[in-house]
Amino acid sequence: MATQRLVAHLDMDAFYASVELLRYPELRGQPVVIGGRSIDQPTLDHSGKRCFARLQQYSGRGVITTSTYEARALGVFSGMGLMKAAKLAPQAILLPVDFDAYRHYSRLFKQAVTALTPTIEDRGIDEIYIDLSAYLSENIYILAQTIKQAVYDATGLTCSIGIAPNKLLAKICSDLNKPNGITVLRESDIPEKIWPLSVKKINGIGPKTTQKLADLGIISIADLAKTELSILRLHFGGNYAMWLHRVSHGLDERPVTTYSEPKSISRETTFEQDLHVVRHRDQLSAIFTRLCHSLASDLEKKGYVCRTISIKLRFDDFSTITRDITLDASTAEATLILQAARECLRRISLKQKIRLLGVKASTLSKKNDIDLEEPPLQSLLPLIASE
DNA sequence: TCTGGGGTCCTAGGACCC
DNA sequence: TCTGGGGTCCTAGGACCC
Repeated sequence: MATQRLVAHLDMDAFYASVELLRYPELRGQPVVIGGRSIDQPTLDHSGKRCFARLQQYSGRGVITTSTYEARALGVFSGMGLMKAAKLAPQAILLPVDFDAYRHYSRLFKQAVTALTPTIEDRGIDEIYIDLSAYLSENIYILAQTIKQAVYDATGLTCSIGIAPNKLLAKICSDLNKPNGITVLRESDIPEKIWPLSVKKINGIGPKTTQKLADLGIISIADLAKTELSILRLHFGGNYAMWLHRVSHGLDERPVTTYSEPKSISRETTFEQDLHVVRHRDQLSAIFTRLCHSLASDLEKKGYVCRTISIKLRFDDFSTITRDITLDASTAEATLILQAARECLRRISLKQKIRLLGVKASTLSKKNDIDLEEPPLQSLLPLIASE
């Protein structure tokens, strides 16, 4: 019998947009959309009043990163192209993304939570899991209130918290009472609270699987829970079928993990216009070189070296291909990364216009660990001599 | 006028070794 | 000379998440 656990999922409410509202309080209550590149910062008019760009003025290939709840009410959501969003909400305010500001507030809220409950798992800039198993005997609502208050005191921002026996359920719960809500779920609540929900509420069931399940007549989590494992096995891989079966019953053993090493570091860019391999050769070459240098400097800053270099190309029809090469020795040198990336590029036949170019480093190790593993030859000499 | 940029994990085939 | 199965690494692609 596994020991009982208690896990919280804390999700900041419309995080990027809320940080912008701290800066521009006059926008509170208005539809605001964050996203795009090369969006102008607000300007001041002659009376000192701030002037904001409107969505209808935008042209380009950006997508919405976050929107305020007022903007969502107009039908514009994260991931939507800004041009499409402009049709739905032309008067919505458009602000550029400011990752430095969001990272700053991210650190603040995580520090505030860690000070109260130290076992947290970082799930990106605006979410964390918290292991609350040590607080099983306490009043969970009051604990959740205390955490929310600490986050607010540190940042001026609200969040939503879901608390459940595992990460899967906690994640679903944090979404049930948004914004600024608390949802506590016990195992016995699963049939009533979880089963009526759509399968796509499960973290790990995306658009493809949702459609595939719908084709089988499986819409709700209850439908999924009622489906025989043998039926799922006919349509999905064995591991995925088993996972679907387990999550539909609210089962999830994953621990709250306080630290994990990065697996890859990458840089990519989508061009303003699709580029032609021959006609825009110089431009493409300059971008390729710049990406490799950025990647090398990211590796350097974070103290990693890599052994595998990958490139990614997306063509004008949105088809995407990757090529990678694994080197004999790890590196973080821009020239070696560029050389490897060029070797990958040679394996691609370039017939279509290119939309996106990316470079990725994987098979990472800490720079210091490599130094220990591969001592310079001189330090090996005494060992060899002594044998 | 569709569709960003940064990640993780899984699958699957072939090479290669034992 | 032929025939295995298992394990690991490399490469490519895809689903999914924030």
